[in-house]
Amino acid sequence: MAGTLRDMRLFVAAYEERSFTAAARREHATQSGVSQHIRNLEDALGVSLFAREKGHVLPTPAGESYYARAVEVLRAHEAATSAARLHAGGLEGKIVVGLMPTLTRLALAPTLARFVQHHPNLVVSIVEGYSASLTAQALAGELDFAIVPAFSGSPGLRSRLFVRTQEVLVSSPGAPYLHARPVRLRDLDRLKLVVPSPANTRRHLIEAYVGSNGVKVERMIELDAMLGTLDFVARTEWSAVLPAVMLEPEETRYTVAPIVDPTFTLDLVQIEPSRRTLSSAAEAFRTVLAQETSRLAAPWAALTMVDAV
Amino acid sequence: MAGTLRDMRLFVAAYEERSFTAAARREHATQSGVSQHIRNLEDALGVSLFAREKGHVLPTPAGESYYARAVEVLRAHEAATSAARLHAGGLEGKIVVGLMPTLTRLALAPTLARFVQHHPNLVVSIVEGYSASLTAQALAGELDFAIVPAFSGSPGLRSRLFVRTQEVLVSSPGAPYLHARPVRLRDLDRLKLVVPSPANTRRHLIEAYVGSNGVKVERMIELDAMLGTLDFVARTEWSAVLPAVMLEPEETRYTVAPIVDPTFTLDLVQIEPSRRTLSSAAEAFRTVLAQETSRLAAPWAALTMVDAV
DNA sequence: CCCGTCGATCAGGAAATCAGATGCCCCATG
DNA sequence: CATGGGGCATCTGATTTCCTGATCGACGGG
Repeated sequence: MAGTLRDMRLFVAAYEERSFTAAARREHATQSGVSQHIRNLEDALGVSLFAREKGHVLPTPAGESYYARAVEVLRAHEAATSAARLHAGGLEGKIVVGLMPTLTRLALAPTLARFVQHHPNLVVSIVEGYSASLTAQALAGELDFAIVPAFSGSPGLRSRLFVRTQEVLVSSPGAPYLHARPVRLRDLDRLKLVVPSPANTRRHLIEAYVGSNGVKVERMIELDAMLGTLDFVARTEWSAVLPAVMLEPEETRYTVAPIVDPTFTLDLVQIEPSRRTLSSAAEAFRTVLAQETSRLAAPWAALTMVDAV
Repeated sequence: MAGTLRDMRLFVAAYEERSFTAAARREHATQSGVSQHIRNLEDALGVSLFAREKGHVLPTPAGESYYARAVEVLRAHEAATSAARLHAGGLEGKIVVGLMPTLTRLALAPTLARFVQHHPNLVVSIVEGYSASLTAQALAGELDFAIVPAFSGSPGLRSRLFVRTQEVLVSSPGAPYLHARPVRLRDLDRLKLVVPSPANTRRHLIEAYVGSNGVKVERMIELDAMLGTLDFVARTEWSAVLPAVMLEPEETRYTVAPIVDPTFTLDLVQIEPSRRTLSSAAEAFRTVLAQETSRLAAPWAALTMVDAV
């Protein structure tokens, strides 16, 4: 194919300057080099591009025509270069992170927004799932890490505390307790609870709390769909026990109250394949996610300092 | 600056094939070469473009972004190349030709049309003028050649017959003779003639013909503007003696008749600086111009075979 | 467990690139 | 008319780049 980018740059300079010597000055080359490059172009194209006249050169019709397109090429090349450079600066590679709906509902968006801005060339893949499937995928080495509720541990997985958050009771706006004020579950009669299936770690934590604190539960239904659970409690007299980081104090569709006396907290842990060490990209993502999650957890934790009603 | 065209071609191939090896096959290179070129790009851009995975490579976000622009660059480069190649094939350089209005009125357009099509990279410059100025410019070496009425010759100029054409009498449609039939000037009374100034060779030729053939001229005015002359005779009872190649038999604004008994012809000669040899480009132009001029002259010459009225 | 594939890297030779010197042409100047 | 200078082409040698073939390590399929 005809013409390298350097050929074209020198040609464009010569066209605009109407002089090989001036073009050489402008492009930090020598007159000889310009002459050679333009001869290359002319040979490759089979057309002369300049008429060599006294004291200057004059573009031929072919030169005029080629110039118009050559500047396009150079422009496009600069655009390509700077577009790619926009992605420079951050970490590179790919991370795959497993998250529960608990974290994807609110914490994920601001985390991703900040993270991809700082690491534009890093491919981030989020796998949403419940504790059971995330644990399995982490064991299979398909995830850099995952965030799940604290559990007894598993060989092949390393775990460390990620964030501790309140459990809150979520009901429709007409619920018999106050929004954003601590609530004692045993004070509530005829509690109808939506709970996850036994495959989910949190089901056991909820049953343990209920059983050991004299909470009177009238009915339970199992629902492993987080969006469905939220919609269901918003429209009925059913309630759910959910991690606080899923909800903002400003929610209007729900009555949300941190569960106290005793305080019911959930420890979220980070798990990763123990044979691997966390990549620095995954480490960076974990840090941002932890910041955003803690930010969401903080107001609810503060509310437990207030007296229950 | 970052990235040569070859870098980009190999990158694009690798992007599309998702494989360095396949890209090398497609671009007639080696796997090693592709690897090196893409490393070059990545170093120059400061960004990794591919994530190297098992059995294939996967573009990073930067790779995706760069690809979109890189294909633009390659497209633009191909467009530039083929645009320039359109100008290949014919002669190159520049010719400057001096022509009288006699030839520019009808013969020039078809000549140029044919000529520039066959010689797209040749710059053609036409200088319009009357015999005096064209001769001067030819002598000064400013013209490759010029076409002028035959004259006595001048040192420094070489001349050869170009085309012989009829002189015709041109009047308004109401003239007292028939269009496209031979006319005898001495049969016409009260001829009012528009003639060129004495600086123009044809003035002498006309006066010589008129004087030696008993033509009765009532009045003469000098007009060195050819367009003005045509318009003037179309609107008045004045007439002009003009070379036939300026007029087509289908003219409707004029009554045009070849002058016979004796036949009045004009020899157009080609003059060129005698110190130079005619460039092949000029030679080619002369040939096309002669063809077109002869084509215009032919029907008028044929008419002189018919009896005068 | 071996073999085939893929990408990275290295080393050597081929090719392109560059810079300086020189020649030529033309113009301006005196 | 001689001369000097500017501009381009061309030659040449040195440097750099480019390409290829070989080899290595990693991984996956049979």
